[in-house]
Amino acid sequence: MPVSYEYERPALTVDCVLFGLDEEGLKVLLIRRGMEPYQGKWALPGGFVRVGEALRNAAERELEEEAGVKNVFLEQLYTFGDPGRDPREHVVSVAYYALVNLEDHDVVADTDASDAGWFALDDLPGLAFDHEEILEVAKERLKGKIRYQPIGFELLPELFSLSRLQKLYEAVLERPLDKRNFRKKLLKLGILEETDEVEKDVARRAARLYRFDREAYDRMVKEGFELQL
Amino acid sequence: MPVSYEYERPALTVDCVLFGLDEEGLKVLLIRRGMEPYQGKWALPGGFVRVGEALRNAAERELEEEAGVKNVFLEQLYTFGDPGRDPREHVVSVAYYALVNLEDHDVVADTDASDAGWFALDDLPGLAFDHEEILEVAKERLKGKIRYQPIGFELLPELFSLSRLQKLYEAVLERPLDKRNFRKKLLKLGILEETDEVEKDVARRAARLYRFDREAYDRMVKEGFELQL
DNA sequence: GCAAAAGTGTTGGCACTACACCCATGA
DNA sequence: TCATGGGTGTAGTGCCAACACTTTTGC
Repeated sequence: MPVSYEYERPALTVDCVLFGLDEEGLKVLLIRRGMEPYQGKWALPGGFVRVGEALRNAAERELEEEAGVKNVFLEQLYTFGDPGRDPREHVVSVAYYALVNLEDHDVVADTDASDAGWFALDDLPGLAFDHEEILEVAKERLKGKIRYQPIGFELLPELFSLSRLQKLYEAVLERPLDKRNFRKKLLKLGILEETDEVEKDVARRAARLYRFDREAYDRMVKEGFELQL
Repeated sequence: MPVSYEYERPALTVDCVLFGLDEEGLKVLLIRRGMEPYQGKWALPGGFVRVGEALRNAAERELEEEAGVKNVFLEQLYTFGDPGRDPREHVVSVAYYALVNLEDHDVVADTDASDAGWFALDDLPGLAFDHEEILEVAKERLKGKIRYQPIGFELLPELFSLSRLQKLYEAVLERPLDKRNFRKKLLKLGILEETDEVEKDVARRAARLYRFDREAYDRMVKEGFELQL
């Protein structure tokens, strides 16, 4: 591996796919670009990696600056580096995806609302750069991951009903699930804590609320237990 | 995302974890470093990404230059970017892993042998940079991937016995498997083609040889079939 | 009383695990 | 004839999918 201080380098950015869940379903946060290229188009939040900055930190920084979120589940997704993906020059982007629960956090409250927005996954505008591809990869990752790691809870408020959880799984997996089988399976895992709370202000029978039992999950992981959701 | 031509950039490299299989088991290819830092230490093959070069191409180029292999299974692994991982400066490395069948290819035949070598995974020298961490991630990926994609065949010669295949799975998964169950399961998948060939020059009953049926596999994938090895 | 979603069990089939012996071959 | 690995079947268990009705509540 020769030293190559003398050579030109590709630029390096991070881009973040931030997923959120509201009553309508799964959403992704997009930012409207204020400058060329793709001025006025929607794009994933992201920006340049600074020298001396860890990639994860760069992603966290961009999420905070552009989306106003902190301390969310964040994981590296894939690195996109085709020379033509940015018309200006060769820009390599390390993509991350993040999950946020939209009911407990005020996301994008401190940002100019006209510049950022939540979009349903099945009703997206055209995106800048190769961001549609990045989003597709993120959706696939989420689909695969949710089946063997309890990341879905990152998208839900602290207390949630089993129906809510099921709708989330159905949104991520893009297929319907059987209610009875879903409930049996999730309850048997032993990572849900039943509470005494029920839904409020609903015009029907109120559903019992549950809480994700992180300690039980950590214990299972430590004992080498393999989850299968 | 502001333009930042004026800012300094981290350097960008690719590193490749090249796995191979021989009679003794799973091996990884390492290169002895000829210069500082870590001069004389073993490291993963890799090098700088050129401006205008796709990441995958850079990985393929390094594999060819340093290991003498072409046209192998190659997949992006993860991107490592901690500022301290290279003592010289901030170097971000996109890691790939690759699989090669050591019996049908002459790997590293055209390279100075003293500078490259295959090492058993359980008997490794200390590695330069954070390459031990990269290798660990690669092993984990292989372990996860081999269970639902037939990548194991990339490591085997065209014709192989079921025992050989089983030993490969055991090496990757790092646990013993039951012979009868393994054979039943793999044969039932319908992606193995039985041949009339048998092993040669063995001092025991010769095993029947099989061939990976890529077409059958592609057909299954197209029909949305989900493999579980 | 009606609309709307909550909640609840059983069955049949399939897949997985565990397990031990005979066979074919070459030396 | 012996050593070596090749090759084979069954039984028990648990998991999964399929499937429909009653309950609660607010309006």
